[in-house]
Amino acid sequence: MPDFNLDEFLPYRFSVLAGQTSREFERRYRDRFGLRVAEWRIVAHLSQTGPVSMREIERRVDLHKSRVSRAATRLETAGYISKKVDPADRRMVELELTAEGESMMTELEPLALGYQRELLLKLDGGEDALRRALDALMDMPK
Amino acid sequence: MPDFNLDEFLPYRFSVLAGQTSREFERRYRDRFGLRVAEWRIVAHLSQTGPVSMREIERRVDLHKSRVSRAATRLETAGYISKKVDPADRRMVELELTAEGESMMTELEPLALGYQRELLLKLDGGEDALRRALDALMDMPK
DNA sequence: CGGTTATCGTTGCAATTGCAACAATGTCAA
DNA sequence: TTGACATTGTTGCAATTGCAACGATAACCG
Repeated sequence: MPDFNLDEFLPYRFSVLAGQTSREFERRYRDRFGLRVAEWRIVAHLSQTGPVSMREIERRVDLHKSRVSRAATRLETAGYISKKVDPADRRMVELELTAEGESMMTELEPLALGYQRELLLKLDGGEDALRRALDALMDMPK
Repeated sequence: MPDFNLDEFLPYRFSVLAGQTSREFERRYRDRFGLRVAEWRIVAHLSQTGPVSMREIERRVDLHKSRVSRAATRLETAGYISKKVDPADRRMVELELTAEGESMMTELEPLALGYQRELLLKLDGGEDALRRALDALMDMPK
């Protein structure tokens, strides 16, 4: 039987790496914009897709709906997004970046790109292989 | 400027993947053994290294020390590990698997290996490339 | 239609978490 | 040695979290 080795166990490695990179990146925007991970994911997602329901975000971004709901409320209070009931299906709430939210994202993007660049540097060419591996493993919703 | 794309942003991808895989694996041992992620990591680590201080675990396993402390207390209560003060440095507490803990690990290992095998199957050959990428990115303590 | 069932987002609640303060112990330089 | 400083693990506390229940709405189906 192939022996078990924690240091090679993928769920463990992913957790450690996710913790390390998320904390490090969060450190770079948290104080400046008062965001935490959930909020960051929501605005980042919104800046890509445009207006979208909370349900859609929950599915794509791997956050429990209660967490999305509360993060969205905070973002609305802070003025970065607006919430409005979808007239076509009044159970749904559409989130949309405000102008202020857009402008924050233009400040946030270079931070993200910069950190991504640092990581790719460490990867030193293994980027495509990593992307393929992540694509293969990740349950892509939709 | 290369545009930002959330779906390619590594901290985000790692978080999603870590969440998915950790939850899925946790689902397989949680009910059976009453463990959660922190406890799993501790016993898995102990089964590899033998007796080791909480501090050492905290470093290697990416858990805050308060979380390690409480998880260790639960594991001790459940009878899976023992805690004893290191005589050489009485600030430190050495954790060690009990016989019961060892025997749980022999049940846990096949679960872990099985899940790992499922993941490698999805990877379909990209295993070594992924390992290299993870090695390059991960801050390996010591 | 009418009634049952499903979905979306919110919220109360209990459990979990991280932070910071702490006690106990160890280290080191003067 | 002593006194200042560092390290380890625990714990109180406030904040965050996920769960489950809920109200509102929509979809389905006889």
